[in-house]
Amino acid sequence: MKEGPDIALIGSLIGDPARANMLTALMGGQALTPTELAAHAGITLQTASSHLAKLEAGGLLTQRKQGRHRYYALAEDEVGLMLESLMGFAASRGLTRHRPGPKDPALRKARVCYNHLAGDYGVRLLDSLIAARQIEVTGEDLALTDAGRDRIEALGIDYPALQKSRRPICRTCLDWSERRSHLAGSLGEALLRLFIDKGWAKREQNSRAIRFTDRGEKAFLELFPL
Amino acid sequence: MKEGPDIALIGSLIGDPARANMLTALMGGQALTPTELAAHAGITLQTASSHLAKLEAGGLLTQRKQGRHRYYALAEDEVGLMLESLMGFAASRGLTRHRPGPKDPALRKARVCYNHLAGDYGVRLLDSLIAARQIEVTGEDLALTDAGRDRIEALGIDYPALQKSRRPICRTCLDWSERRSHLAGSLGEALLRLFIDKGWAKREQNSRAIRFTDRGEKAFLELFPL
DNA sequence: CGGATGCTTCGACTACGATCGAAGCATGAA
DNA sequence: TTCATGCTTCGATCGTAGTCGAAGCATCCG
Repeated sequence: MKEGPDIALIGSLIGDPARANMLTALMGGQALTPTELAAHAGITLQTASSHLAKLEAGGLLTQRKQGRHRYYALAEDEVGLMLESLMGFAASRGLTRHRPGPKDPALRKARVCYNHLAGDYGVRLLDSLIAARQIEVTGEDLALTDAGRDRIEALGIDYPALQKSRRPICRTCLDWSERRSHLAGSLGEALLRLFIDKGWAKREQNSRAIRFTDRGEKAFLELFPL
Repeated sequence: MKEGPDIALIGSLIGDPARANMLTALMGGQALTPTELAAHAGITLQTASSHLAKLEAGGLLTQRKQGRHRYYALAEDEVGLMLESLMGFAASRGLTRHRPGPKDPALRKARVCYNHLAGDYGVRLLDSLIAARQIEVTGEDLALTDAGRDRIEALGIDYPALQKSRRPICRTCLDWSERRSHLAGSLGEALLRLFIDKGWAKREQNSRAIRFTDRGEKAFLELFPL
């Protein structure tokens, strides 16, 4: 009857509080088991299982069996982008579930957005790469320049491997705290993994916050000046 | 309990089919009355009234009383951006409510996105302005250059008036058909109005499609080359 | 002042979906 | 094999939210 895509289905999937909690938890980027997700949402395992089946059918999640565990994760980058967009609007309406606590500043400084770095540091990363002409901007699209390729290979990132994947290498993602873009895509993912592998930064348990070590923070700020 | 903004409330507002239909209708950019919106959603006036109250309370809509009519419209640009993001994902999942009909190509070519031009022509507009260095890109942010200001004033747009509004003048909006950015913000709105005022383009009734006249199409393509 | 139109509020009905206990499957460990 | 763990399926219950008819306000017109 009406034109355009069916947003009601997606909306209703996100609209249930239990499911929204699970999706928020998965924005942390790690794949989680039904048991863990049930705890996040505050429901029993049976209920969680039913929700997860719906989210998977709706294309928001994928699952991977591993032994007797089942790991659920966001299906694609685009799901993360969409959720951040919703969060941005909800935050602008002042619709936060918790009173801003001590963790809030840490979240604004650096957090994980599905699989890449977000927050103040995430925005700085992209801005710095653009300023150094290692990433080029055309409208919404980002492209790695030749200089950019040399740069990330020097950092120890396997560029051919990035190219192989079907996903875009560079991609913008709107930040709900900064209201600016940060770097997503397979490069964004690879860079975050690099920071963690080098011991510069750590994920906090049960939170999206990323904590930089003193050494890591210094190295990051030097490598990506404004 | 959980960190981050509350997306469930927003999701549940969008999640009801009747409300989703009304929001989709309002993406056409025109303010509509409860009676019209009820027709779009296929429900009675009483039900529509209740839905509209909820959408307004949730910050998605604003209303303006005018005589004995009440006009509802999307509350801010950001609502439109968020909805387009949802539509983009829904479309990528193949979740379209209608089988792609004859109107579909027209929608992809040029349509209104809340209050600005979207589709192929919308993307071309932004690309052309960027190529002519009349708009500058930094990350997600767009800025009008001096050359750009001269250009739009030459077109007959009142630049000081744009400046006065609190909204950003330039802004990107992700296009669900093109998967690229087009120009939103008060300038995007002013340009669409300009095209319509000049008689170059017309909104189609009960649709988001924009139909360019032959003369208007020629003028548009000349003014904004790739 | 009626009378008509546009919309909201109230109340009652209904249906759908979230929830959980219990039982059923699968996988891995002993 | 037997037991334990992790998860799904089934079935029943319960709330809540969408729906509409009827009545109540507000605004405009003649």
